[in-house]
Amino acid sequence: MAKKYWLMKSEPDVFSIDDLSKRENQTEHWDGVRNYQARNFMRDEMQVGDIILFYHSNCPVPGIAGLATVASSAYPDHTQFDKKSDYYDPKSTQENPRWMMVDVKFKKKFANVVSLHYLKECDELKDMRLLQKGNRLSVMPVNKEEYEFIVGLS
DNA sequence: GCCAACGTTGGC
DNA sequence: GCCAACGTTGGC
Repeated sequence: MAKKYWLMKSEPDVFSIDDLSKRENQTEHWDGVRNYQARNFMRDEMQVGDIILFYHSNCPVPGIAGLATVASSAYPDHTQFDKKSDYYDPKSTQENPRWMMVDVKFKKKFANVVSLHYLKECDELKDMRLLQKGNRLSVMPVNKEEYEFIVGLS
């Protein structure tokens, strides 16, 4: 199957591109997704080797901070079973887990964050899902042209 | 901290 | 199945 491109959001105060680069094998599981559409992208469409735009949200300069790759297929997110976790979901069961995650591996950090502000200025990206009004998805597809354009900006 | 936009929940 | 109430996201 052809390689796909994705954008995944993370709050850098919680987990940044630098944090990912420092993890063992520069790989970490992407826990905490609690939105069905985002889960479905991870569960149904992500393939090992797909490329991820790593987006920093909820911070002074929101934007794309670097690249990662999908390092596993989807498997149950263990935090849904952990009563002490913020991500605990009492309605999920081991037999029928509701939430899934993938592993992601660091690829590169951009020299400068490609800011949301800048992305909005680009005609080439006017149809990008990230930039659509009211978009709140934390995992979303990016098309090849958008991906290549953004990498060209970094 | 504000608030628009959106998703989820649950009563009916 | 409808929809009001509520919770969350995330830019600003």
